[in-house]
Formats: sequence, C-alpha cells, structure tokens
Amino acid sequence: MLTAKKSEDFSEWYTQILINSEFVDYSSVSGMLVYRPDSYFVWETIQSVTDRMFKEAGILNAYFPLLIPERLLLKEKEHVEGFSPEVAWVTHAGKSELSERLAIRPTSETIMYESFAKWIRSWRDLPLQLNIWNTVVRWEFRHPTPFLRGREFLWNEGHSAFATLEEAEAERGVILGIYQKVLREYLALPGIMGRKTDSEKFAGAVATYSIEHVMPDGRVIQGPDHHSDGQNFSRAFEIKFLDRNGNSDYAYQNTYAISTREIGVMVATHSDDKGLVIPPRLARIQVVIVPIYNKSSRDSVLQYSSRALESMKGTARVHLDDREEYSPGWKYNQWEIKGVPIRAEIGKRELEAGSVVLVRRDTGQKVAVPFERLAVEVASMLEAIHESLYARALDFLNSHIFHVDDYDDFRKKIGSGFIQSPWCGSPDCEAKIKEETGGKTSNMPPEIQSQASGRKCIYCGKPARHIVNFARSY
RNA sequence: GGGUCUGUGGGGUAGCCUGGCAUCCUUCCGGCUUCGGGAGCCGGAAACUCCGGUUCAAAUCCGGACAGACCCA
Repeated sequence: MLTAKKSEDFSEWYTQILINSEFVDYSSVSGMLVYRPDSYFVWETIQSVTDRMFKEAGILNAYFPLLIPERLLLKEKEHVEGFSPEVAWVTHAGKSELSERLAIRPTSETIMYESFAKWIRSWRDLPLQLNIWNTVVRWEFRHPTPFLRGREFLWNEGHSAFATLEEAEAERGVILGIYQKVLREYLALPGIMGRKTDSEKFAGAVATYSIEHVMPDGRVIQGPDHHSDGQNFSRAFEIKFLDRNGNSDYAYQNTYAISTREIGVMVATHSDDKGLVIPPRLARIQVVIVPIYNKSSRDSVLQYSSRALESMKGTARVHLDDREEYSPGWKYNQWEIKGVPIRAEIGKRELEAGSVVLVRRDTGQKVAVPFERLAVEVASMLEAIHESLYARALDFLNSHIFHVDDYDDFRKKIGSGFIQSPWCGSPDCEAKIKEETGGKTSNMPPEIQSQASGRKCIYCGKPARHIVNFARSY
C-alpha cells in the first residue's frame, strides 16, 4: 500500500514505490541493493542495447580484475586523491594478512592501464577502445538512496587510447550520442549535455562532459558521462607508442560510463501516486491480461483470455494473471504499482462483443478494441506510451530551466531546477556560490556558451566567460 | 564532523510519562464463499535492536553499543 504522494514527500514516495512494487529490496549491507527480476530486466535491456551500439562503433568488450593492488591505485595523484576516502580494501585471506592490500575497484583505470602499457607499442596498435561491464564499490558515507546513491553500482566502463588528441576528442560525440539515444529511446528520458567545471570534473581527467537530469523535486542529478583524460594516465602508466615518424608519444585517453543510477532517474521521472510507470521497452511484462468472471463464465472467459494471450505473443511481452485467489480489482492495483504499461481486461462483456478492453498505465485511458486488431493496437499503444512519457519528461525539464542574472533572484530560484547563469570561470566564485546558496555547478552546454559575451558573473560581477547550469544536486 | 529524535511480528502501529503475561491494521498459511477497481467469514503463524544495571517483576526506568531519520557544517 502506498501512502506517500510524489508531490508532497518525494523521497518517501520514491522508496515506497520501489519496495512495494517488488522492484528492488534492501539487503543487510547498507547502500547495497538487491535487484529483483523486474529491475534487473531493465538493467539487462539497457546493457544489451548500449552494448550493441558500442559494438557498432567498434568498441570491444573485455574483462579486468575486481581487485587492484595498492601500488597501481597510487600511480595517478589526482585520481587517488579523488577516490581514496571511498575505497574498500581487502587485507586478509582467511587469517593471514596479505603482503600488499588490494582495493576493491572504485573504477578500473589503474588496473586496465597497466595492461594498456604492455599492449601498446606502435601507432598501429591504436586506437584501442575497450569496454567492461562490471560493478564498482565506493564506500559512500552519505545516506544511501536506491539507485541514486549507493555503495555498489552496475555500469559500463569504456576506456580508450588514441594516437592523437583530435581522434580522442572525436570519440566524445559518438559515445554521448549513444547514451542520448539509449535515454531517449529506452528510458524515455531527456537530459542536458554539457561540460563540467574543473572542480566538478572526474578525478584525473582534463575535461568531463555529462548528461544531467532534473528530478521531480527540482534537484539535479548527473547521468552518463565521458571524460577526456589527455595524457594524464598515459604518462603515469607509461602508455607510450611510436608514431608514423618514429617519434615516441604518450597516448590520448578517454573514459565513459552509464550506470544503474539511470534506473532511479527513470522511476522517479515517470512514476506516479499509484506506483511505478515503466517505459514499455524496459518493462519485463508489457501487457497483463486480467480475466473477470464468475462461476458460470469462468471457463469461457479464461479460454478467451488464452486466445488473446496467444494473439499478442508475437507483438509484446504478455502475461495472463489467472490467479484464482485475487479479485480483479486487487490485480488492477497490483499491476499498477508494478508499472505494467498496458492492462487488458477480459470479461463476459468482451467475450460477447468479441473485443478486449485496453487500459493505459500512464494516462488511465480505456479503449475497447476488436479481437482481430488486438496485436496491432497493443503495438501502437506501447509506442504511444513511450512517446508520451518522453514528451512529458521533456516538458518538465524545459519548465525547470531558468535564466538568471541577478544573485538575489538566484538565491530564490536555486533548488528548483537548472539555473542558467553567467560565470567568470573563477573556482573561488564557484565555491562561494556553493557555500552561500547550496547551488553547485552542474554543467555548461556548448550551444549556449556564446550567450556569455557581454554579461557579468552572477557572483563577482566581472565579465562572464561561461553560461553554467547551477543546481542543488544529488 | 556537530546536534535533535527514533528503534515493538514480513510492513505499518498502540502500549513507554505512571514497570505487572503486548493492541490494532496489513501481509502470510489452511478452509468456506466471492469475482467489472484492493470483497466477506472461520481458524492459524508471526515482534519488544543488542549488551549491562535497578527491581519480586523491564517493551516501559538508568548506562552503553549498534542501526535509522531529521537539522546544521
């Protein structure tokens, strides 16, 4: 039973729908989540469609170890500093202490680049574009929230090495394009793409580009990202090659990721006070048939329901809920909590009319369709649900972007979405703004940077060099 | 990191001030009955976070630990 409302108590609502829908469960390790079949189905799908696009782009999958020797982790200074407070360590095997403690990977740069250094000798070995699907552990100390902030999450780690900076830079558009496509076509989520400021970029990177989302409560959360690492890691790990002219150079590298956090953004964005709303392409069950009968109509209704099931099988993932012990009304509620996109109601009336009633989860709209058109109508309804979820999410995003030039106004607006304001580029101003308002820099979309000219920094009043999205964030 | 509050069956709770065999809802199991928006009845299973103290007697009072929530940095 759901008691919290999305608009009144967002965080309580969020956990209630996740648990009540049997989407995920808590484990006895705080911050580590159990993915039950419906949520794992979502991740498997995200994973497989992303993976397919990676492969089309020439990226190969590999696998690297879970544990990283301490000496490797220490090789890149900024990288260590960024991660060391959150690293979990393996120190013992049984009762004996290990000679060198091993980090449980918080990310795999260091273990992978040791190998890269061995494999890369010549420009002919480049580019090297590898990806691994794995989980990482980061010992968060702030309160964990399912999917959004936890101590273990599932993701992809793409790691590339190129011979030239230009080639490395060109990868960014390809990868972010893939991520945007996955978000748009599967999770039905829009986002804002842009460059992170230096103080918010990835530890060890030269530049980070991210896709950022607004949450229903007006706070903002970072989604998939792509980091240009320049030669920072290649110098630390001696990833050197001889170019066409016989000169030795360090490789130019990138890293990128999409994680299970997106599932949280998806749930939070689309779901409502009745429970989850899962975008059709990610729903394990896309259509649930609920038969309605009494003693005398039972057999004929169930038989008709089975025929409906068969006729839809080739089109959608369908389930017939023929449990005897629950009433139809109870089933409606349960499948609504679980976010199944379409409910098909079949009773004596439908049987006699030769029709089936379809009900959309997102809008509650009911429509009776002739049996012969069932598969066709279901297919187009699934499509319509997807598009309408995306359209609504996009409207929400657009109505939570504010252009602000005045600091008092900024203070009032911060916390209610993306505040686009001019900034001089000074980390001091950035830090002061954060301190005084709680507003952090989210990212800087390339296409609006030209608007900085002639404007003044929201904090110090000096000429602006960037237009930045400020927000309270997760 | 600092402060405030809270830990009772699987979930949600009453009881705590004023010590005396733990309340109700839901879930779960068995049965009957019902089925067009969480039906009804009968029976059953299931809990005081942990450690110590006070007491004839502790969910209740005291101390500590652990866990969680909220506020501040």
